[in-house]
Amino acid sequence: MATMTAEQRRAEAKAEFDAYMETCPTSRLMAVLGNKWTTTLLNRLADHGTMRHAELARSVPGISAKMLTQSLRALERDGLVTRHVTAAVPVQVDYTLTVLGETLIPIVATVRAWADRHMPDVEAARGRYDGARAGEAVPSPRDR
Amino acid sequence: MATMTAEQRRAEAKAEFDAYMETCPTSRLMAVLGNKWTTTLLNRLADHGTMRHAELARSVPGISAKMLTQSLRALERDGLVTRHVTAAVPVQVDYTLTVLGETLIPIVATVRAWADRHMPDVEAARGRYDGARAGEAVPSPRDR
DNA sequence: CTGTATCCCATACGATACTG
DNA sequence: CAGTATCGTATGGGATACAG
Repeated sequence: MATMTAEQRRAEAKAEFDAYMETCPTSRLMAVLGNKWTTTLLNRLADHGTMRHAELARSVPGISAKMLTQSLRALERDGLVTRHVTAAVPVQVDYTLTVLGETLIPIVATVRAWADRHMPDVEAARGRYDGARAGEAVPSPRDR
Repeated sequence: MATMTAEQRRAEAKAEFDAYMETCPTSRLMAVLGNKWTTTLLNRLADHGTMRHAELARSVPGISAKMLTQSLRALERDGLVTRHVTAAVPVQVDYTLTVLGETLIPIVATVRAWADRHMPDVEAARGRYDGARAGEAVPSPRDR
């Protein structure tokens, strides 16, 4: 059908892209860690060990119930956390890092260390870039 | 006005979120690295040193001209790469990592090392999870 | 060669409301 | 308590065409 053309085009493009991305584990990992709450959740679990749903919710300000569940599901699917249900009057669900998940913690810690040290520089660069583009003087104190 | 309510709600929510995210450099960094082409471009520049626009385009299969420019602009804004224009008959634009950008390379390398070693495990976990949910028996490590 | 402008789709994220 | 369902918006990302 003629209506297939556009969709087909997109399918091809996606296939082409995936063919490349398939060979790039780094990108695939970043797609996981790049999600808004992933690193935060991993860090909380690393710090507190096993945690309940509500406990995590309290521990991570701003996260919605939906995103909490969704993010944890994704991590479970990726084999990074386990989900344990305890049948009780109020159901109790515990989340824990898997051994695989634990191996990821030092990596996140490394990233965190760089972020703590250098993100201010990045923010400053953004300010300079945006300020300069906004027509404001402030050309460039120190770049490169 | 009544029409402000929804928009105002969202503004508050965003403010609340930003207030938290502002305190979390790691999340902000991940938002950068999580973009589809960021790590790939950083790696290419780290490997080849200064590169031209077209050179990068050839070096990164599947990237569109738009995303190449857009990604590089973002990196420039963040102070991670410099953009140097050489006025000539066909304009020539070179991109290079800044010193700040170079400090990020070891971090990316660390991430890459984990990804190379453990992403297959993640993929396997996904296969198991999806296979089990699909109603197919095959709860075992070998499906297909 | 390098970059911009449009258009459009897919998805991430959030608010709200509702089940076991 | 934990989770699902539905809805809505914002943004990332790609195709195409055009311009300096």
